[in-house]
Amino acid sequence: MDHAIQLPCDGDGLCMKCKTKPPTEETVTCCTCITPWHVSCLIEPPPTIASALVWVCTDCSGLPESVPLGNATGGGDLVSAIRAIEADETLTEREKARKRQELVSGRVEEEDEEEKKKKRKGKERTSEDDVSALLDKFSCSFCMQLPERPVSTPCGHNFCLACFEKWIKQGKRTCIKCRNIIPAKMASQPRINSALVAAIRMAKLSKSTIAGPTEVHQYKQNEDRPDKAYTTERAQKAGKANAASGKIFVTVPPDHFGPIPAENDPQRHQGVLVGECWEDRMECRQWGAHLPHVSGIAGQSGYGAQSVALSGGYQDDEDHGEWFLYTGSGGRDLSGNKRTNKDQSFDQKFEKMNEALRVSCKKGYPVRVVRSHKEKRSSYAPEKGVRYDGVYRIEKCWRKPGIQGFKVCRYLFVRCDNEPAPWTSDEYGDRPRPLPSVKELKDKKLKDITDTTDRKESPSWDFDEEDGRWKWKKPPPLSQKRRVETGNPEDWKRSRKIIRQAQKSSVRDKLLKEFSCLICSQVMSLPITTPCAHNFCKVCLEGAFAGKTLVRERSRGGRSLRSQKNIMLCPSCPTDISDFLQNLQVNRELMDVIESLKRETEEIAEDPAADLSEEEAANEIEENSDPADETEAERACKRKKVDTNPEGVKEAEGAQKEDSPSSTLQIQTSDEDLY
DNA sequence: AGTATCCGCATT
DNA sequence: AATGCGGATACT
Repeated sequence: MDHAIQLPCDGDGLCMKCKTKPPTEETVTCCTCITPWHVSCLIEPPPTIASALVWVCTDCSGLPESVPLGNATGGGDLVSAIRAIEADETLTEREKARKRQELVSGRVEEEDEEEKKKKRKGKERTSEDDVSALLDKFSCSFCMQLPERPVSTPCGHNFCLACFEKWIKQGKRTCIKCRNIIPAKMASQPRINSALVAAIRMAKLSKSTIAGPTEVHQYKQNEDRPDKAYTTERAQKAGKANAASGKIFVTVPPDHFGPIPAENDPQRHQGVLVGECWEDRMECRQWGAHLPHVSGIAGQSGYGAQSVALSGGYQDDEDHGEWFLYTGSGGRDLSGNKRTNKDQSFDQKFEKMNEALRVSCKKGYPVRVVRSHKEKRSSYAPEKGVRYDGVYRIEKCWRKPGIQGFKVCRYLFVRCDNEPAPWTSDEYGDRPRPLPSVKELKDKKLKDITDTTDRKESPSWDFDEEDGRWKWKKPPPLSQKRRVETGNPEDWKRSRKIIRQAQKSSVRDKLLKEFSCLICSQVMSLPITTPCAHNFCKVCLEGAFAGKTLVRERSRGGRSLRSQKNIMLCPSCPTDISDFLQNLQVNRELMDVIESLKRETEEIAEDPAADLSEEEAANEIEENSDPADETEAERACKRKKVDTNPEGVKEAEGAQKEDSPSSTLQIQTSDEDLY
């Protein structure tokens, strides 16, 4: 069984079978696909040097049996088989494309499996399937990951820019997927397909949605509250100063650590983004970045602190943007009816909120940071309102006498967010940085520093070198807040379902928006990606050049001159695409995505649970409750394993686990700002 | 423009 | 019951 598997050399020239790099004299190149193969790893190496020159690899000669073939000489039959498909009038464009793909990739079983899957499931298809199918379809043939900075060949296949460039650099001029010639222009100047960039970004987003059950927290009586902070009758005197909180828009529990992800933002499906601004603390609270509307620290002693606000309330604070020194709370006399008091009259201790911060320090939890315009001494504070600046870790904390003479708790915060800070023009977020030198820890007055706490254990939130991003290295602390039951569990289920639908339809809307034809502005049908990376419907593009021929006959004075090539410019840019127009290839991967998204949108539109007719919705939930979904996800998972080439299982599984392609090198080294 | 005062709300 | 890096207002 195993001996039958034949593998060529990979992009680096390494034989994928023996994993060594064979010398040139030990390689033989397929005369059809120009792929190099390691001679000693071939079951049937070419017997003579002469035969090596016309040798055809197993991929090109060993075509699937279902394909009608003449004699077994390979390349020529491939062409005739493709012609046979093109000539078959019973097939639609889409089926033809699929057949062609099957033919050249030799993945007939896989496609059959997909067909069966469709038949088996029929109307049971769920959006999750579509989204994971999307991820499968999009993977770059070189690195098996979602393409980073995707480029599309005129034959309609999509790859990472870096992978594609590597391939070209090796002198390859054929598409790895279909062996079509890559035009010189595409080879020398590949263009990013921006529609795909958006699609992939959204696909990643959806993937994180399906990756695991999202913790959805419903606030008590939240739905009864208005969208804005409001004043109760009793509190109307001081307006917003005494306002009650409006609706909480995010579904993270109040003791959620770290960034607020898109899954918990049913309204916008984008989560809380770094740099987001709010009018005041009440509005900031509604988006979950920092819940307490007066207190500067959100946390629980013995559990940890989730967020802090920098708003100039303590003169000992010291802000350097990427790091800052924060002062604990307390030490002030708030007796009487005071809420704040600038004057310190006793020492702060590591208790209550100060202790919560110390727990986050010891555990290395990510702490969300908001800066308020009230902080006047910092250059990093916003001019107006309150701004979310991302997550920081507390690397160290201690106590020392504050400016007012009494002891204060001190915390060293260092930024560790995957998004760049609002004040930088950096394209990327933080990298681990050495601890800043803190003056008060270096001074000779070190005796003033007491109760120093460093982190002993490895931090829960840390930088993953492989992934090139910060993530939970240990599971985040389990929420201690009980989910609030809304009385009727069906209500809760239903609202959860509605939230999930809203999330999905927002993904779809955005995707469809990205996929509109540049000519008709409608969602593309039979999408074509030009070599200059613009996307059109096949019909629109053909229509734009209707009646124009590639060459123009010229005649003067009765004698005919040499015919001249007609220049045909891309409808969106001044690139001559006349050669490309002669053989338009639909970007099938793109088409499949559009098709599945359209289908989902229609399903949602027909879904009786989408409109709130109560009984229908309740019934719908009965039929399609969570356990069913999970089973389906498991099935999808199993299918994936079956589909994968046994040799590639290990790699593919590794790739599936990560939520982003580990192609940091491409990201880091490119100068172009494409995202 | 800065600040003292006051009090409602959310959370511990 | 106690605490708290809000916010409008009236005043310097």
